[in-house]
Amino acid sequence: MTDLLDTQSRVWKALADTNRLRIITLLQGGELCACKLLETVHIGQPTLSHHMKILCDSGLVIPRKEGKWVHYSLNTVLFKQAAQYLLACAEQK
Amino acid sequence: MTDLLDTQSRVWKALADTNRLRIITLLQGGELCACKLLETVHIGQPTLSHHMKILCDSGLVIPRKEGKWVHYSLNTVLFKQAAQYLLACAEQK
DNA sequence: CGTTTATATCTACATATTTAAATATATAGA
DNA sequence: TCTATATATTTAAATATGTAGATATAAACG
Repeated sequence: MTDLLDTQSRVWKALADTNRLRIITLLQGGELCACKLLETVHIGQPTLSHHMKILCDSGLVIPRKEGKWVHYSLNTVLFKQAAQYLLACAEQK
Repeated sequence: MTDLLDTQSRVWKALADTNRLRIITLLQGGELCACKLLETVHIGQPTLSHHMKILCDSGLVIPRKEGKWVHYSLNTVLFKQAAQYLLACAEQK
């Protein structure tokens, strides 16, 4: 019941941090591995790992493990769904 | 510089709470005063006031004072802008 | 197997957020 | 002006979140 709202708010929470917004911007260029993100976003490795978990748990980012590396990419389907919700709010009478 | 990201994350933060999502859902039906919101969302008056401040500060909700009452409505322009950002993410190559 | 490299988890701490109780402000009406 | 009503602010407490350091896991390679 409240689970639906919780799931939804997990998505907004994932977006509600400037470091994660930076990460999302980087991923807009396409799939990247954590080590590449680490080079650009100036945070520690455990902190990055923590943020990536939040992004993946929300569903906005999808991890793909390949050997030692984890490659991350944006879940465009969920981004579109979230956009649809906002557009529905914008159609308020 | 970071101000832009902060402004953006203020919008996502405003959405990242289940009580505020309930309030937004109520406002999708049109403008409502705080007392009407209080009847439906089961939180205390000071808590509602606090949430309304966060929503208004983010720009997602617009207050209109009329005598004793404050009427709140959704800022459809900002909702559309936010949706546009998400759609841009969904167009990742 | 031991070592290196990439990523995750655990722990602790600082800061932010949510909430409620008490109080303040502001407007309308008697 | 006094009172009732609608909303805001202040304060304090509980909980959540962001961060860094230490450690763990897991894969690749000598």
